[in-house]
Amino acid sequence: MSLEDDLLKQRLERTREIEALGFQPYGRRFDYSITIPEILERYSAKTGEELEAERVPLRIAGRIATVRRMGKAGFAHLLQNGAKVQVYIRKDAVPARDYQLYEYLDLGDIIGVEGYLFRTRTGELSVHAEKLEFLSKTLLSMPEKWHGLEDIEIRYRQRYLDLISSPESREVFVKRAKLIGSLRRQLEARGYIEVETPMLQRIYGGAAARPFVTHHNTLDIPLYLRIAPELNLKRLVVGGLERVYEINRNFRNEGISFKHNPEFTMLEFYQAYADFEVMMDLSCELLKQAAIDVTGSAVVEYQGEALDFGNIERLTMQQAVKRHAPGENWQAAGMDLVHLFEHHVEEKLIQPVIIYDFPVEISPLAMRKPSDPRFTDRFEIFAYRMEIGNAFTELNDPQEQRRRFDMQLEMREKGDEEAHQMDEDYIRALSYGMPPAGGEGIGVDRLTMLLTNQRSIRDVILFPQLRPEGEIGIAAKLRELDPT
RNA sequence: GGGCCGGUAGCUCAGUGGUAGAGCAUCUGACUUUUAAUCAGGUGGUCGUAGGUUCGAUCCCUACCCGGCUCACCA
Repeated sequence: MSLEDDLLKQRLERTREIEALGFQPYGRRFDYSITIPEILERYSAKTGEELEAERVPLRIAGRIATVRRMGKAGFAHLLQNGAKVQVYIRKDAVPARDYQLYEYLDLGDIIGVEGYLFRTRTGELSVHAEKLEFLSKTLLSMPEKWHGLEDIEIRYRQRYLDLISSPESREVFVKRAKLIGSLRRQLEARGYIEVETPMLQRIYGGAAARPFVTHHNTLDIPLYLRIAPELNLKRLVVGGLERVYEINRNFRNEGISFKHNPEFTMLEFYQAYADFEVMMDLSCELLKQAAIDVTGSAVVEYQGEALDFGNIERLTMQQAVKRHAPGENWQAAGMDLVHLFEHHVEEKLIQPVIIYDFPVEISPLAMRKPSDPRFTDRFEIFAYRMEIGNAFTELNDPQEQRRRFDMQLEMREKGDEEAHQMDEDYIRALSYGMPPAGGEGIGVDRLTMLLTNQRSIRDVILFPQLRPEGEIGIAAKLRELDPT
């Protein structure tokens, strides 16, 4: 028998022993009086004498992170919401049954403790236990306490272990939630309303990408997972929802890399009667405030660089080529300019920067520049070589939109799988008249990377897409050890 | 998909063409304020998988699987 099987067997056995003591091996409800982070917040400054005088009673719950047993007394650290507090259990201070329970505990078990606060001889704020409650059993071993979980693959596949053993990882996802909260708050404050549009679409559009295909049984039709919500959001602008936004998943059936996950979170927002310059100003405000809300500063440390989200420069694509690709023909247009930009400029864009005036060839949904029809009123935001935002003055002329779709269809016939499909329903919507509007998309995962100093998009997505892991086998082991 | 690096005990990692190692965890014993608790003793391994070379392979070779980085594609 392997060690792991042996441990599993031991712990199942121990579960029964705990039950025999009169505890429920899997408890139900435990009303704690304070959380562990709150304990640290409120009592860290108190001296041992003050605590002794007050004798603060409390009930806490958490997962056992460490145990130190010394015969007739011992210590444990309880972990709750990323914070730990020490518990002191002595044989003559708790019921005999509870002390026996303490001796049965394994690292990773979840318990409740009733007691009072004190400081140990070495000064550590601790809970002097008077009563223990058993709440949940771990059957498998926790990651090693000193090094934590180092195996990147396990961190992604079993994120719960990562969250338990790595406070830094937990913090990334707390910050991600703060970022999304910040974006919502800022948009709401400007009169935007949040909407949800279909993920399952008959025609995919709003971006250049290959889709995932699925099938609806009752309707017996193929459906695509959306590659962008863009066209639906603009239908809503036609309908008079003048300021709308959506924060949700897009799906693109393409490569996976440190900055690409097949499903990713996009913020898209549309504002009627605005144009791309209004969106530029808005972007700068949103990004600056988001950086402050998440990190406390508009200047953010990323991979050794200080990225300043409070001061975003604006360059046309041609100006960017002129600056970063000297010797190249910066006055180029069309695909030539795009290639110059992609091959020479993008890699040099470290500081957050707005690049505007994109060639019409790659901008089928953006309005042309009145002064130069080779270009569109479109910009993208770059930071640390990554595109994090994309915005433009929305094309609202149905005739022109039809021509753009026709242009995309030609590209598709020449083999461009990512060229836009014809979306007649969208053209019909535009034919009812869409107010002029500015629209923008911001990649929430990438922005999270930048604001949390993470190198890989997998580190800011709780369950990144991985290849299947193969046989796990725990069900068979449990089946074999099931006494019933 | 191409290139490079990695996969050894539950975890973190050493290591060698000739009987597979450490620390933590686990088990037994001692210990009523410890701090990676300590001390003594024990258990635990298809060395990623499958072939090949060899008297002998965890080690060398080939293919494959999984992961990371990178290039291509993309946001």
